[in-house]
Amino acid sequence: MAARHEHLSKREHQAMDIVYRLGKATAEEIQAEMPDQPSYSAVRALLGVLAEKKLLKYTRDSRRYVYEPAIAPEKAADSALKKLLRTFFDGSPGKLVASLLDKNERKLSAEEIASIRKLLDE
Amino acid sequence: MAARHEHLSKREHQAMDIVYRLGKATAEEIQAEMPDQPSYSAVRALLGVLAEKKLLKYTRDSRRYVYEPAIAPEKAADSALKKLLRTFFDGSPGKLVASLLDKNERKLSAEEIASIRKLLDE
DNA sequence: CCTCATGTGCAGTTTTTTCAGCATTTGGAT
DNA sequence: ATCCAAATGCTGAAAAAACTGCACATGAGG
Repeated sequence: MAARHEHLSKREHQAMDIVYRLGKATAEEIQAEMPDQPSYSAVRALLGVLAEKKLLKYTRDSRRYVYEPAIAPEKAADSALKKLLRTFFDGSPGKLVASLLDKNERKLSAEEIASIRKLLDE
Repeated sequence: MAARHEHLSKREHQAMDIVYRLGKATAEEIQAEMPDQPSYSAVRALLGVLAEKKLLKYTRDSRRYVYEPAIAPEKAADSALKKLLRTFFDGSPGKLVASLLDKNERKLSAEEIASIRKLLDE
């Protein structure tokens, strides 16, 4: 069981979000995505800490490191989803979906709606 | 406009989550909900900062303060939802719902499913 | 093989966060 | 009206986070 509720600092959280979003990334790419872009060194230091905490793993691509999440994205996503559910939706998936549909009504493509319907049928 | 992307510290984030979850709460209740429960003083200091940042508002209930989110829960929820969507689901509400249904299959009541269906119809 | 741009390792500093203790105020009970 | 428990306001200090700069290593290209 990996870090249960390992509490990430602000920057650590940002970095993890970026890596999850990109799938994998170099320090340079991560820096580029960060708000209030800190120095390259700062980013590398941050990544070092995260690697030490076993939240990121890295491989060398010739000369540089490429970082990836050490925890499967699905798992992380599920965990984040649960937290959101608890915090804002009283633990009710229904309420969450309602909010999702409500706020994104116009943006939801017919396809998406269809696929959700299909999922409901199962 | 209210705090745009006001970056919260670890503790601040915890406190806000708790207040959103409870709707409103006293310092004591918040302290009780916190992981690695800090001292009462620490919690009050934290709440003071959050109030100053206009993220929490408070009213007196006789002798003590009761804190509430200064930003409507729906708004905060929507914002958090969007972030989650971007980070883990490629921005696709469909994928999110899929994950939700997948992981919570057993927990979704017939009622909830029905209400979601209804929402889809609109 | 040499050089040069690019990335890494480290060590120290500054800033932010987190915390605790105490004097003071407040509201309710006797 | 007075007393007491409970809550607040404040101040200062410890701990954690965030950042920077530079010396060194490394791989690509000439």
